[in-house]
Parts: sequence; structure tokens; C-alpha cells
Amino acid sequence: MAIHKHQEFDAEAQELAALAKALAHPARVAIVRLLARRQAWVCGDLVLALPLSQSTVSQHLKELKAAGLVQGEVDGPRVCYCLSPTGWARARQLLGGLLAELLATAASCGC
Amino acid sequence: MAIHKHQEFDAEAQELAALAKALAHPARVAIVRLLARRQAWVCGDLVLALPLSQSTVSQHLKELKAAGLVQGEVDGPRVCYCLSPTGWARARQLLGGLLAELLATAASCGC
DNA sequence: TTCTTTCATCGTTAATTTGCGATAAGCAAT
DNA sequence: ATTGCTTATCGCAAATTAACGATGAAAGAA
Repeated sequence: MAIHKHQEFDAEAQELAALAKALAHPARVAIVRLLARRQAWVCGDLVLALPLSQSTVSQHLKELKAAGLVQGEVDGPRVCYCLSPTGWARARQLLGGLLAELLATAASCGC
Repeated sequence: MAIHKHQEFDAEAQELAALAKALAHPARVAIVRLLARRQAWVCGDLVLALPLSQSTVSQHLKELKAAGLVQGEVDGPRVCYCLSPTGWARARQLLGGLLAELLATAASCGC
């Protein structure tokens, strides 16, 4: 397509789409769930828990960080990852808003 | 990467990721919201409401249908689109489940 | 200092996505 | 039958993503 038209849509749609994109890969969903179960993981342990190489896991973590869903803190030679409370608060707000919008109509589609 | 490793992850992560991918573009978020506001849209009206060509809108609708979030019903020469109640019930279940898993830890990350 | 460990980044390859115009397919008229 | 409208699909170009190995950079241990 040459040019992506993301800018043509309103800010909230873009934000929701960006958030959804961060979760649009099973590896990233898996990372989020691992972080939910045990609240802090060293990067290397995440690599051991996932069927992916170190560089690939690092790349997925970078995307989750860019989306604001995950935080990393340097601890000597290692990096400790955990979920970002503010990022997930926003996610909850956006997703909850969308699902609420849908509640009225989704139950009565007569087309 | 050559080979995508989606199969290496558990079914629920894959399902959640597929759902997120369907919402990972602002055009598709916009379509869902339009369908939420007015419960049935003819394809051509969606095209008029979006800054995209007919073929591109049709493509996005195809992806939303494949994800089970949208239904299309042929009505003479036109096609009437609306949200899929069962698809959104599943989405609510999966997203709600994820957010619930996060509730415990996301508020207390001390890394 | 030198070595080792840990992680991020670079460069590459393959696949997928986005977007469009053009074409086909279906239906309802004329 | 032919025409006109509506939507889906095809084929293409450009961009992005997924994955990996290899190479860096930073910190701690020897």
C-alpha cells in the first residue's frame, strides 16, 4: 500500500489499535501472563520459559515496553521485567470502554 | 524469520492474540465502533464513513469476519454488516480473564 | 586487566500486512 | 439480454513484522 493511513483515524482508535497490536502475538500474550503469575522476571528466565531465542524475546519485550504495558529495570548485568500498572490501567480503560459501547447493540443484531 | 512459531504457544494465547490482531488496526477499531453505534451497516456506507477505498474496507471486514467479531448478510446486491454477539461474548471472556489475572500483580510491581 | 555473563541492537531473510486499482460475480432492474 | 449497482477477489507494490545469529555494551568476577 505504500502509505499506512493510521493518522486518518481518531486518537482513541489509534491508541486502542496500538494496544491491541502489542498483544497481537502469542509470545507477547505469554510474556504478559508469565509476568502476571510471578511479578518480576529476569530476561534470561523469560527466555528459558519461552520457545524463542534470546534476541527474539528481547524484541518482543521491546514492543511491550513501547506500548507501555511492561517495565524493565536494570539490576547489575541483568534486567528485571514486570508489568506496568499505569499502562494496564489505561488498557483496562480503553478495552472496558469499547466493550461497554458494544453491550447495547451486540446483543441485538437483526441483519 | 522464515517460520512463525505461533503453534508453540498454548491455544488460549493463540486465540487471544488472534483477537487482538483483529483489533490491531485503527480502521478495524473504527469499523467496530461504527457497528456499535448503528447496529447494521451496508458495506458501501462503511466505505463512505472511512478514509479508505472500497477494496481496502472489504479486506478489513474480511479479517473481522475471520476473527468472528463481525457478521455479513447478503441482502440483494448489498451486504449488511453487524457485530457478532457470540464473537464478542468470547472476546469479553478472554479479555476479562486476562485483565483479572493481572489485577493481583499489576498493582504491586517492585522491581 | 581480562574473562564471563547478561542483555540490547544490527543485519538479514522470509512472511505477512496494508492499500489500491482492476477485474469478476451477483442481483435487480430495464 | 443488457445495463447498472454493489461487493468480493486478484494481483501488485511498499511497508512492516517475526525470527535468528552475530556482534556490541555494561557490569561483575577472577
